[in-house]
Amino acid sequence: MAIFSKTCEYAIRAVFYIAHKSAAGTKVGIKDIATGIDSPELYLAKILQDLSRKGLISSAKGPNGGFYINEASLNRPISDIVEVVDGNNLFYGCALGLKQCSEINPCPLHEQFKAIRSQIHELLDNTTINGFNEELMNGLLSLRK
Amino acid sequence: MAIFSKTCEYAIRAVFYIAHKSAAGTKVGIKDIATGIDSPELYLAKILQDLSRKGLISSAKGPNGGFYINEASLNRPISDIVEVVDGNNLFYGCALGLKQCSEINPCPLHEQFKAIRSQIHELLDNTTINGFNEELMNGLLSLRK
DNA sequence: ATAATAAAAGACAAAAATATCTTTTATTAT
DNA sequence: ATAATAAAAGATATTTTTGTCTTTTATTAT
Repeated sequence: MAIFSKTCEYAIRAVFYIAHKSAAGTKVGIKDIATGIDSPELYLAKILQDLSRKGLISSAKGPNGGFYINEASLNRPISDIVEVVDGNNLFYGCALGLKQCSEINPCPLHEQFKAIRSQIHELLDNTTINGFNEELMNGLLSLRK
Repeated sequence: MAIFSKTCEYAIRAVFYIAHKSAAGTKVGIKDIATGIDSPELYLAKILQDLSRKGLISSAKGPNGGFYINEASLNRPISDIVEVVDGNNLFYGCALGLKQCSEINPCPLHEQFKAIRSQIHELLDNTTINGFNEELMNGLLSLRK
């Protein structure tokens, strides 16, 4: 098991890619993105449609169209992407999948995972979409392979 | 997305349940376990067959048979269950699903998740199967709902 | 207005995860 | 030996996730 669903992995990588291009002021087409992050084009299209509907990214149809991210969204945390795609189970769900698990009715791993979960949440909350851009800019980071 | 697959959630809960019974010296049948942890009986049977083949738990056929855990296995870490069922991706895999992600070729979240991953690994490595038994014994912990 | 471009939308397909059903094998008690 | 018990094994079914194909809508440039 991975931390994120495949859909979410694509989503984050795509948003990073779009953000990278948006920082340079250009819109970017789905083909370009799919190639840039090595994902299935038409599946990614669905994902981006969803992110677009939810207001995380923007898009424009027609010639010179494509996906882009405005200044405000660039400063949103990565946790927003995760929540939209994978929900908040990673942040709040019981590690053993118990619906009633809580402080009062804890599962055997409740205390231990409380710490882990809050750290993941904090990390994703404190990392903004453009937070990594400088490094990505310098070609020091990878979004493919 | 949850941290563990559903299969792994069932596996951990079942092993805890068996351990709890084994501490009292009794074998426990699949029906009992399935009821005890609220999981689909026949699916759980498959999972336990697997854990048994891998040597994490033991089983005996026939009357008075059932599943149990020996002393040695009781002291194994929970990470062993996770590795058997979900593999080691949670401990070593890239958060963004990139195969080539590494110290030399890091994904944008590499550094941040390195810390998280090692904490999860450490936690599961340092928690033994019977580590929680006392609390479970006192009915302070839940494996259902 | 028309043609070209590019995303949106809807339907469909394949693969993986989860769940169930049936038959077989091993063990125990009678 | 036989019947009863309980897990193992194999086959099948369902659901969810991932991926693809086709048609439609919006925008731009000519």
